[in-house]
Amino acid sequence: MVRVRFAPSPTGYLHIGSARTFIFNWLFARHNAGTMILRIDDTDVERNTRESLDSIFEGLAWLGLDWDEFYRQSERGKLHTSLANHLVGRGLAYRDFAPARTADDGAPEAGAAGWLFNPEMRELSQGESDARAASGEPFVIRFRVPRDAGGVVTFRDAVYGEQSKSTSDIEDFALLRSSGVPTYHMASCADDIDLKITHIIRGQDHLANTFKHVLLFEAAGAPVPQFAHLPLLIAPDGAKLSKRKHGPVVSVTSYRDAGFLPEAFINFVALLGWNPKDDREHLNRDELVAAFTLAGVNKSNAVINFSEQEPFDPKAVWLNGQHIYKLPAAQLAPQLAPFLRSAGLEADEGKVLAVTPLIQERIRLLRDVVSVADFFFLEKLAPYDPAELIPQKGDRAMALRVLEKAHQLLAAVEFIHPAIESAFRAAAEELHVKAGQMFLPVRVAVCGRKNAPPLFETIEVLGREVSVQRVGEAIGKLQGTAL
RNA sequence: GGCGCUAUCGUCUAACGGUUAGGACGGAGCCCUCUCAAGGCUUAAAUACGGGUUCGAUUCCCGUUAGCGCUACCA
Repeated sequence: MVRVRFAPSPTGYLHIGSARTFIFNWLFARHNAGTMILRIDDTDVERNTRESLDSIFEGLAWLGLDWDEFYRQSERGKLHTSLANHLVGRGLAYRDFAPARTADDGAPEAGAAGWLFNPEMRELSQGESDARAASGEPFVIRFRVPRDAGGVVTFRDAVYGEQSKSTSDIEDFALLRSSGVPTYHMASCADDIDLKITHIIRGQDHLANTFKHVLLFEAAGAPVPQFAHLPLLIAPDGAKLSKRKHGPVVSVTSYRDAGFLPEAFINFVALLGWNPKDDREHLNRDELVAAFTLAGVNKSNAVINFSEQEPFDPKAVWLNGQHIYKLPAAQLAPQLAPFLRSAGLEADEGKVLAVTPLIQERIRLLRDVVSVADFFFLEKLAPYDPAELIPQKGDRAMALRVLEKAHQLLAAVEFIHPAIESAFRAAAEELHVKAGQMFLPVRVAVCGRKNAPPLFETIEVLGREVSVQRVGEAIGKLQGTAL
């Protein structure tokens, strides 16, 4: 039975890299009919925030990804400390009474002599250790890394293969802080053991920590889970993604706010560091679940390609356009409406549904609906230059002739788009203008711009009254200007 | 500094010793077309460098270089 967990620490917003880790775990769990666990790793009380927790829930809710079990590490402290104390009791960990050594206050450089552990503390007699603890002297509990000559820790990573590291390169890491609060390593392993996690799928930044974890699992007498480390997501400059440096692209909510479809986002992110081994790029959620295996995960970091001009990876945007295009209009329309409304447009449900098929293949982000379809919802068209009404190789007189003819037709014709179109094509012939010369002035009159959805469907949706009125206004504009 | 990991078009990636090094996004061009899209076709664009091993290396080994990660009483 597969049991996997996503274990974010609530310090910040839901990062795209974290979201990807969740997605990979989730896909793996669902593919294997296993259990997905969400565990909040909040042992570092000082850095946790409520907002951050909320943003994790918010992001996952948007993605529509679920989990089967939920835990909060801070509520499981007893489990962690008791395992730490158990290890002390068995001589596998020890109390260290030395003052904290941090990088800035003179800790020995990693690799330098005396870096791995403080022999004085490591070899303290049981009696003295107990006495000093009893006297209230503060201490941290450190793992006693085996120091046999030639000792090596090994494990097999599902992505990176056989891994090994000499124990002489592993320090006696802390398990419990002097405050008694467990460290990440302790809490994480104790929980992984207790929750019977079978596969640990996480960022590659934990690869080097894994040797410590293997040691801890073994010391606790627990089976060592399978590991799969994921290549990291990085910025175009090669740096890791940070909100301060790279802006909103790193936050999941900004994808939502720009109008990505959750399924498209998942599709895009799944393809970063994983591929289905065939040429498919567009995969829906079920297809991803069916195709996902750890064997398809690759080893090198993936760049999310964005810039000031293009705030989102062009491939993500393209993929989103594909997902939008494939979505039934009835499902898309309700997702479009909020973007229209927040732009101050009155987005009547029925009208949005009627407009949707006309713009579906013209938008790549949901928010594009505003710039593409605003004129459907505007009472009064935004002002445009009357010169726009003049067709190619035509002049003001031609525009006027065309518009006047259109004005008559629109008032009389049967108001369905094939009928409108054939009437217009016949009129073009009658007026001795090309179809394009006939259509352009009308398009501008009705949409207020040269680039728009197909003319006749647009007119049909707009309705007779509005269309006639707008063409009339265009005639007025043209007459009122000398061009 | 020490330890670990990685290295194919600009970007995401395929090719588990033998391919004209494939696909996708983006770029360029053409076609389709009432504009814009969408779609179709064509095209430019990559194996970091140097040594091995091999009849034959993108692929295996070593070194160099570069990037990333870990090296806390952060996670």
